Amino acid sequence: MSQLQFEIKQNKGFTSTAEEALLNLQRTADHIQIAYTRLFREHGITSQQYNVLRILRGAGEPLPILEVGDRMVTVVPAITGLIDRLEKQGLVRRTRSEADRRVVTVTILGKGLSLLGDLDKPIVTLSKQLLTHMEEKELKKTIQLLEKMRQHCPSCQEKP
Amino acid sequence: MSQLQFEIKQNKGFTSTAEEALLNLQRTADHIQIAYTRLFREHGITSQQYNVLRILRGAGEPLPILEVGDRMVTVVPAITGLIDRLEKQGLVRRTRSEADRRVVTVTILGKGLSLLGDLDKPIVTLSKQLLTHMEEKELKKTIQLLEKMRQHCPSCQEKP
DNA sequence: TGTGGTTACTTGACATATCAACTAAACTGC
DNA sequence: GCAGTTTAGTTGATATGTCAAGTAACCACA
Repeated sequence: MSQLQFEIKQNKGFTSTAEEALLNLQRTADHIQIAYTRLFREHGITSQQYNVLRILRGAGEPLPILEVGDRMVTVVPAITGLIDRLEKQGLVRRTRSEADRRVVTVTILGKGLSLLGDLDKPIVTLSKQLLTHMEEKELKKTIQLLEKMRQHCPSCQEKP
Repeated sequence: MSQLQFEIKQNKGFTSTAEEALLNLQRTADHIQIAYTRLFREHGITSQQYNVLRILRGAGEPLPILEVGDRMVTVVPAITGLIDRLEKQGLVRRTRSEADRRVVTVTILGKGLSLLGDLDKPIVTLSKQLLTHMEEKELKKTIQLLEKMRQHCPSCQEKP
């Protein structure tokens, strides 16, 4: 019996399908997250650190710290510490902007890029492995439903 | 443009549908989590503290600390601190078991139960509100797909 | 030009997650 | 009945999340 089924039984059922869907979502995300966390740990970084590096590589240019924060679910003060640790590992570099001295830009360094390179294949492998038992059509349906789910989310108010 | 669509564009597309599905899952779960976190904070507890309280209420009896841990995604050492804080707030009580003095059981107290009671309606309201735009049929489909997703998850090896 | 508001971070306090290592109690085998 | 193992839980170090408050630089306007 799965953990979730166990809880359902224990809680004498959900009060609504909505609640069941949300709990399921949370559980699934947690389990998937665990798998990725393990992979990243083997390479000496955490999921969040990976996210930052990937955003920087994707951008193709140094980004201001707040820009990085905007592209993550993470709150601003957390970014500061995240960048601190990446810097300490020699994966990125902080630079005070000349044009606006309030702005601090972050540049991904060679060591960071090569770490990401090492992870590219394992990431794809893991993603596929986690979902080998799902058909392409099911995955597309899932994506569509998840996107719809996010539509009315109060914490998803887009910035102007 | 949503944050996710932005990233897709930035990353020049996903390498696979699997990866896209997993990233979507993570994002959606994060956003939903934020909504719940806000609600819980208004009542002075965190999501994890709520989970513990709910497990205790669901069980209907005091549970050993490891039992609580088993029913959460949380790792054992984290439970210790979690219970510490709940105890400090007077919501639960620790008791050393007589039968086996290694075991520490946790009992939910009146204050904990009444806090949960206060949250019951708001929780249902929020769950429904987050998903008002989804049809019952879509929610059921989502649940089914998420359950299937978890089936081959390496971190979901059931305990014997 | 100088004063007040905004912006971009940073810092500090605290909750939580992780792993590794530790303690204490119970069990197991000889 | 004692040594070795297992089990239950705690502790400590580090990473990250939260909010509130602080700092430094820029901007707008009298």
